[in-house]
Amino acid sequence: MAKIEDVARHAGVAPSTVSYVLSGKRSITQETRERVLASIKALGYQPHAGARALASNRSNVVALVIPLRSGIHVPVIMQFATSVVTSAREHDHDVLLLTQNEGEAGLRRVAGTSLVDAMIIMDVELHDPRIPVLAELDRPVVLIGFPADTEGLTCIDLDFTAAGAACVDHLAGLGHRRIALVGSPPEVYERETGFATRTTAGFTEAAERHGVAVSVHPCEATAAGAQKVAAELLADHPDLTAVVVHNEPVLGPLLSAFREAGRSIPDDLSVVAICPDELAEHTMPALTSVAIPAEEVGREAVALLMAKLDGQSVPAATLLPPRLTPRASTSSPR
Amino acid sequence: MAKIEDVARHAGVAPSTVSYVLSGKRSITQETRERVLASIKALGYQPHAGARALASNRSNVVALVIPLRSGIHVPVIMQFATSVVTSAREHDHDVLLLTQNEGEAGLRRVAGTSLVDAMIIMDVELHDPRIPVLAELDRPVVLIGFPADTEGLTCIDLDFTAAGAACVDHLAGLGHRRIALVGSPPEVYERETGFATRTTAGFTEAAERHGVAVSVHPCEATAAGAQKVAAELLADHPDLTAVVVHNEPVLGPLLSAFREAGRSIPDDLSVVAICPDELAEHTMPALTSVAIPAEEVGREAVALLMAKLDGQSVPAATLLPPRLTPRASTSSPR
DNA sequence: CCACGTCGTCGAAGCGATTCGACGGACCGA
DNA sequence: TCGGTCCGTCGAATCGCTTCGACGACGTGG
Repeated sequence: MAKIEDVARHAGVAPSTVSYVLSGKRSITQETRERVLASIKALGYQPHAGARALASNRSNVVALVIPLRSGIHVPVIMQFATSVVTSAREHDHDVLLLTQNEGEAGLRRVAGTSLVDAMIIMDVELHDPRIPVLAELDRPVVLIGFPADTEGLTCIDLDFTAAGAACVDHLAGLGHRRIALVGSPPEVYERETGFATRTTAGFTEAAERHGVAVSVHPCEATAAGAQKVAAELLADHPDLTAVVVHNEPVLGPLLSAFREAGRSIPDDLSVVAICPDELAEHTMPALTSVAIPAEEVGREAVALLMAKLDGQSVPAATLLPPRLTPRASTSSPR
Repeated sequence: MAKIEDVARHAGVAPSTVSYVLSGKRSITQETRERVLASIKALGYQPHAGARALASNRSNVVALVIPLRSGIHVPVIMQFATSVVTSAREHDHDVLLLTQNEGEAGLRRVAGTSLVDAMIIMDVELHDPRIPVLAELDRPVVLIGFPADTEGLTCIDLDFTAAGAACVDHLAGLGHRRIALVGSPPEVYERETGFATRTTAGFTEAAERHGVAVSVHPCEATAAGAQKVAAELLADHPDLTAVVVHNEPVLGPLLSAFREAGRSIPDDLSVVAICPDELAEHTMPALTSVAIPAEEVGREAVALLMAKLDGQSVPAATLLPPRLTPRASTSSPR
């Protein structure tokens, strides 16, 4: 493996000059630069990451903490993750993957050993035990999701409050007078995961504003759970004409259940989903939906993190506005 | 941040002694060891990852390359990934996440800069362009999946050939005489991804052995795709009594389609899935299935990698035997 | 009782980059 | 022409750890 000294000798310059060519931190004559770059290519030189980290006090690695718990839709997490990795690479950084189960100790470890320069944390709860730890770590952090107290933190997420409201706005606008929300499994609410709570809040608030009757139904992420909730819904609320679903895995089973109960969509029942566009497009019928912009959230999270690493100050809260796309699953009630 | 020198001073020993306490590479009297450990705790010492990597020529990080392509079931990938991370941590290693789209250059980079000591590569194709690169990298690698030529490589995966055969064995044993295989989307076959090809091979071979009539049907991973294949199946093969499904996303839609076509499961049609147990248990009815042991594959892959890092020689191919669990979706034909 | 091997510890030499201060030459204005 | 800047490059120190050889002390066998 070629080292910087080899490159320097090959190009007839000092090692420090090579370093400056690479980092651009001092000006170098074009001619020298070209000579050095040629030597680098000729020798196939690649700087040693550890040596670089030691000398510069920067590893160019960020940690990504992913959840591995029940009740959260896995494909969305994956979209976040790949978006984060891709964006990080564009900023010349790599991504170290941590799972929730290493918990706070894991955060301490990767920060304490200088393995990573900064971190992105997904699936934040309202009262997340990791938050106090972040302060002592003294490294830039971006949270995907919102805890109860965002003091001194940087958070980003879809504006779920607005998303919940947008669904109701759309349905109320079509003339619906009773709407149900089918939400995440109960454990998600018990954990006080922000997104579930916020969707409900926006949903309820908008309903009041429109004078529409609503009900909220947590739902297990299984076919059986979907059938149970569907039956419940139809039995308890004969005047129900629209449903908002914020629970990806039950989307399919729920639609089947409605169909089997003889309700056709959208003629007898309108359905709006909060889910990735991809999913909404692939069901039958295609669903009117508020998109979960996982790719964008990941990209923005990285951008925020890089800004913080550069010492810039960034907004404490970034809420991405919801985007509702009307498709075949909603219409005015008959 | 405390350094090793601080610990040494605090404990009244040489820095090298602290290092040996931590690494266990030389014997240390119990008393000294305890004193050093106490100092480490007192100062909250954590070794600097970069310095360690530089001096020892080991980063204690492994790369995990995940696919981000269409046609592969995301939750399974996620299970692999978390299993790899968890297992790696048990071996005192961290995991750097790479995506397919950095391709061979990414492999060169992380190996060339000594960012990682070794790598795990998922979703290997029969003729994978990354394979030639691995040789020049000169770092331990474990592949999840099998390429055409495994010369000099270490590969691990579920034995999909045996899995395909196991499904047929089970169904033929129940008395079925015509069985269809609903497989991955066409693009997966076109890429020559090993698992799809091998399942088909095992399926066909076993069918011949049992003298059972078969057909194979690639299927888009959408509800529409499922409906199309279901219709095709029922129309073209009136004598069909059993289906093997190796395509997670269409499982639900396919069952719905059969039901809507008036076929009840398992009375009119037996169904065997090749999918994670979790999924098979949550459908209605619960599906007889061959499990995809993602957790085990991940764990074993890490174990193999660690063995290679220790200089041990390991088997070139590890095929995990399939495990078929009978559930409510299969019975003898009427 | 001596020679020798073993055990536990120390000191110093790296590992391969970055970065800071210094320095010589070119260029500028007075 | 001379002093002062600025620019491009160099050399050396430094980052924090591991590891190798050396070196007493101690136990053992002859």
